[in-house]
Amino acid sequence: MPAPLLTKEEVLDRLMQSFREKGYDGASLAELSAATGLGKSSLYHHFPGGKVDMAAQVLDRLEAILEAALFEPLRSDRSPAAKLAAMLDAVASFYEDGRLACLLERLTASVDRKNFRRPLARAFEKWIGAVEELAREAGLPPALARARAEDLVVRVEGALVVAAGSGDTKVFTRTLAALRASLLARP
Amino acid sequence: MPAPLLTKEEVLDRLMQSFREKGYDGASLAELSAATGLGKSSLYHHFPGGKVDMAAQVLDRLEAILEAALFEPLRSDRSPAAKLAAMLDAVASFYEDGRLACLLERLTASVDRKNFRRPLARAFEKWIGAVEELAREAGLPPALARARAEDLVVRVEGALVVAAGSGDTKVFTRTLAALRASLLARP
DNA sequence: GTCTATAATAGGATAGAC
DNA sequence: GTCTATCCTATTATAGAC
Repeated sequence: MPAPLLTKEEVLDRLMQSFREKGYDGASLAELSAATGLGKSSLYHHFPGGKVDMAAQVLDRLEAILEAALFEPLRSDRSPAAKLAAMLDAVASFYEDGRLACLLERLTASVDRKNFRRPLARAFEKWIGAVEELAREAGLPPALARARAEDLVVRVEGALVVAAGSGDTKVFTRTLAALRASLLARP
Repeated sequence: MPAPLLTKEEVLDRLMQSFREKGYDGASLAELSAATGLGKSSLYHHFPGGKVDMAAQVLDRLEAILEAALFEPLRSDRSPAAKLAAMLDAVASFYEDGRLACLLERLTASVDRKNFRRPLARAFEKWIGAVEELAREAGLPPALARARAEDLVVRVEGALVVAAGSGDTKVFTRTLAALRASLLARP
């Protein structure tokens, strides 16, 4: 096979999908093998550290995706309101309107969580920091910008939990709509 | 051995603690056995359906705890603001100021989640409904009362996720403080 | 790089004595 | 009701051929 069927990034995307659907603890090697089309031994070839290694590399990949889908739009020269709308559209798409769980949450809740501590903390901080920057740009006082940004991430994560637990994804949609209207509002 | 053994409720409380700390998937029978001091066979005597049965009964127990700790204070004759404060104090205590995860979230994310679908949906609805009732009592229009109640639960769940993921429980404390100040505010 | 085969262990669950 | 012992399967991980 001169050309592999899947690129490394495609493999990582499928692993991410599996972790988000089944959870880190719930995604067995058999599941991950089926999801990628790679045998277990092939997985160990790419990820010598096993499941922890897979999740760690998937987490790296997520940072790149966040960078492109969420933060990059924030660096355009459009208005803060337009940038917020673009970011929330990207969020809605990434979480499939509340149907798909958050990888950060899945790894945070896993039995191997200690292995992901620092990258997880960094990912949350990057996300909050990017929104904070946007809120400052919109003219909010620094302390308020930080509080609003933190609140946005809190509400997105919470909406995913409540949507999954209640079986009603509209909670997620309503939460994003509320954030769209309130994040940059003057005090 | 005939020393005072644990009551059924004490057993359920220890199982709940384990599920909240390790997650449903992460809590093995060995772990649950150690946490309760009961051998595996004893656990199966009390919970013939195994782990799913344990979680289901723990969920029933949680409903009773929520009833006593959260909803009962809402039925007193104090002011809405005082009742809100009492409920949020109970929430802070139950989640140990953000250090302990939510059982509902742990079960929602589990591989056996389909077994808990209805009780989970009912628990979320009970919680949201109780807060909604409080908000109505405080004079908020029905639609706003519902939205604020849903938002409270969303933010509590989200704050637990972000606190655990970022390693900073102050996110949880700040979120509760914000809810205390804003839930019943007039539009 | 991928496969088949297999090891080694942990997990959930049960039998039967007391 | 609880224990010891055991069973069966799934799971993680590795060896070695191609």
